[in-house]
Amino acid sequence: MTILQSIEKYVALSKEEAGYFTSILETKIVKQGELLEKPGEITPYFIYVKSGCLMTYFIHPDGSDHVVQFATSSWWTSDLASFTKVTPSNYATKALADSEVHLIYKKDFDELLERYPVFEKFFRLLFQNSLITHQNRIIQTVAHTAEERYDYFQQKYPTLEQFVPQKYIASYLGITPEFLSKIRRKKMGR
Amino acid sequence: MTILQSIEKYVALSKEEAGYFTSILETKIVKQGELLEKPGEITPYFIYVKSGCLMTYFIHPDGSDHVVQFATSSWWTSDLASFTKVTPSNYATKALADSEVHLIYKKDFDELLERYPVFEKFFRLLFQNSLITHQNRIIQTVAHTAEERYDYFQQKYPTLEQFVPQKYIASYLGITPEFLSKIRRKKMGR
DNA sequence: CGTCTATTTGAATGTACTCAAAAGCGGTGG
DNA sequence: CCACCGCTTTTGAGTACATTCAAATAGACG
Repeated sequence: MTILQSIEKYVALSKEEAGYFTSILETKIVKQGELLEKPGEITPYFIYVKSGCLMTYFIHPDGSDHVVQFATSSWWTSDLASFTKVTPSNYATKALADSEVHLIYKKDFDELLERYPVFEKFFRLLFQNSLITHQNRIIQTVAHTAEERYDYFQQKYPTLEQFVPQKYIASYLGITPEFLSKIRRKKMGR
Repeated sequence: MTILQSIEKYVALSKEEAGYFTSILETKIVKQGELLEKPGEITPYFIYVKSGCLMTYFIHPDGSDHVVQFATSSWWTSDLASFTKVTPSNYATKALADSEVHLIYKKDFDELLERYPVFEKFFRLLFQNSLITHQNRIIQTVAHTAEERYDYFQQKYPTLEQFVPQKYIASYLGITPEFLSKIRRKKMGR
């Protein structure tokens, strides 16, 4: 699916809008392991994943890291705080597989929304939906045990386990890799 | 602060836009303990808190409840999932104090955004900022101990402890009221 | 094939929960 | 104005869930 198709699932674009949007897109290939955002640096772009898989994670001062989200084909991701407020990022974004992404730089993003309000609507919907997902995730985290959270993760993102090393799934779930391993062993016996 | 002022911090409104917006607002007084959203029902409106304090919480099938967010003066709240997708809500919203709120019904919300794109921009910004807050909260939850989370809560929302019974703060932090009590006792000794 | 990293396993430990009971606190009615 | 009721908060003991640390095993990649 192209990025235009993924947008047109939410809003209709005229030829001109689509053309302008395409003109500001930057396309980039990132190799597995490469970083698209680095902690301490300002995140200058918003990221759309065309293929492959990215993860955005927080690096705790104590050295541990904590996955905020994974992003596979047709997902958007970014350190929104850094992008929005133009402040140094607390997060890193890393390619978990060779990936193709589109980047929209903040300057272009701002101008796009200024010129073509249809993109205000698109991003309003994108953020609104994302907010719903985040609210669910918060509840998931506080209301369920690690094992329940893992079950939920598996059924919600069945394709993600192929890409993502277990230790990052553990990090996403808020547990240690050792404990996830023990949960998995226990589940095998069923 | 009026609701118009809180909007105009983000976008400029013409007389016409402001007038139309005001015309679709419903104002309501809710008494302490009253519910503005009930689980199982569709949430028909988006809520702006003018004064007082609300909380939105999730009711687990096992009977426990889990606070998603508090909302005091000039905050927006709602079960976005139910509002957006017109599905039965998994959440309840309750007044923690006598409060004055504005309600925007979904039908009016949709028409407002259709007519005056400036509100697309406003809500895009509102959701974008809220998303940043939610991302932080997720990281807070997985990367810190209960005690650290409580410290952070206190410094981030210093005024909220007046309104909110401890058991709800515990719920917000994802811990039991007993354990929060123990954390507080420990902190006293310092 | 060897090296590096990820995963598994186990034992000891710590953080947070459950359950039960006592203490505090606010509102209501006598 | 005080006594009582219901609800919140505190306290303690026992327990469960999840972590840490250390070591073994398995996988991935050059």
